[in-house]
Amino acid sequence: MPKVGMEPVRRDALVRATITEIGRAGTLDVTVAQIARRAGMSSALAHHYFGGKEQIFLAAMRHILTIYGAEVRGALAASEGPEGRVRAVIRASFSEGSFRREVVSAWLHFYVLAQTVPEARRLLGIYQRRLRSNLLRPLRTLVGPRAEVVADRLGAMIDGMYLREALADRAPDRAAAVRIVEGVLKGEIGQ
Amino acid sequence: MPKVGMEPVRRDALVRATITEIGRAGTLDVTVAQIARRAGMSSALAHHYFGGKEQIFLAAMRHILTIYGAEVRGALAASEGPEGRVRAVIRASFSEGSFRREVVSAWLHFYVLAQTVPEARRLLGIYQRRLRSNLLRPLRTLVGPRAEVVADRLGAMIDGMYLREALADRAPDRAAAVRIVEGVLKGEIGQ
DNA sequence: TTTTGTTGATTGACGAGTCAATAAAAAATC
DNA sequence: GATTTTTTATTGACTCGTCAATCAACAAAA
Repeated sequence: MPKVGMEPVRRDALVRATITEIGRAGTLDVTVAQIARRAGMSSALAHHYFGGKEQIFLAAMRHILTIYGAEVRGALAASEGPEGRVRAVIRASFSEGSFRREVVSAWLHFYVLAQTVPEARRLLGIYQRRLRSNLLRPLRTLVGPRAEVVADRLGAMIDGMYLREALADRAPDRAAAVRIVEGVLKGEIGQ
Repeated sequence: MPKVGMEPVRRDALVRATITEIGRAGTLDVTVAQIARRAGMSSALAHHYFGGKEQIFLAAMRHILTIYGAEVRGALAASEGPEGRVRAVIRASFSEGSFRREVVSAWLHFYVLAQTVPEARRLLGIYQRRLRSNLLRPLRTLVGPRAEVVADRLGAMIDGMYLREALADRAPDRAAAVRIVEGVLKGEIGQ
């Protein structure tokens, strides 16, 4: 019973299914058929809409980065003062939408994807630069010339927390993660 | 021209070739044939000695963990005082043997492997616990009850530096990495 | 003659991508 | 308003390539 205007619905379903399946399987070796089945359609349709497996992966990656970006923007808008801005970025990084088992798993796999697929690398590069500058701006007024080093430190810590979470058996602990990273910030801005 | 006593030689060559190939290809999707060719033998022989692809990967992982462990032990033995111990662990983590492009790439892929292969997860778990206790012991005398948090912080930072390195285009900068992490330590032990 | 080393050829499975065919909505034509 | 035509949605079946794993066979040392 073909209804018109299915394209965006299907694309969206496939993107979500991709993230779920990567998280569930713990591999990039999920088949297009698996993803399509979870999204409730045939693999042929998945190919029809996306052209190929790689493009499905890239779309899923863009989706995750978009959500993360939106959360950061939202948190920044609701924040005040330089310290508030930095804390906003940190908290957004461990927010409900991004710091979830499957999403963390997908992140890990996107890092792997970025090793071989230029577009994936580009996307990840954009994310890293944005994170960096989001931290850098408020940090400059907080710690002056040391801003660069501190931004690197905080950035690496956030990435590290994600990596550790990818291997943990328990569910992600947002509060603990924020506490750990904010502790470093406190140390850097002198109490 | 079969010579006797080849087994250890072949196994070693395969392990090295595995790390090289994973780093070169940027994927766990390296074929047994590729690895075997780089190690100078047929794929059949690789299967003969290791039994299967997964076991080759695990052997490569054990090799990397062994080297890392040895470097940490060596650095610890040559260190003095609690602060010296912590710095020794940090420096060993970014030492020449471990903080190299292909090895970093292999680490990333082992994290992925650990998502699905129990033995890989076990090995990575051992590494994480060892790193933690290596940091914890000297930290207890340095920062007392805060040792746990600080150890988590340093551990996450080290992992994070690795993750970032996996995506960098330039060659790993050991000195810079050490500087970044040691900065946190300084902050924690109060100058 | 038994053990150890070694490989080319083969098998069997699996999976990405293609294609032809079907069906229903929408648009165009009368 | 009733047609034909075109566009959009959808899939089952198929092709083609790849790759892990096996095996039979050969070679040299013990």
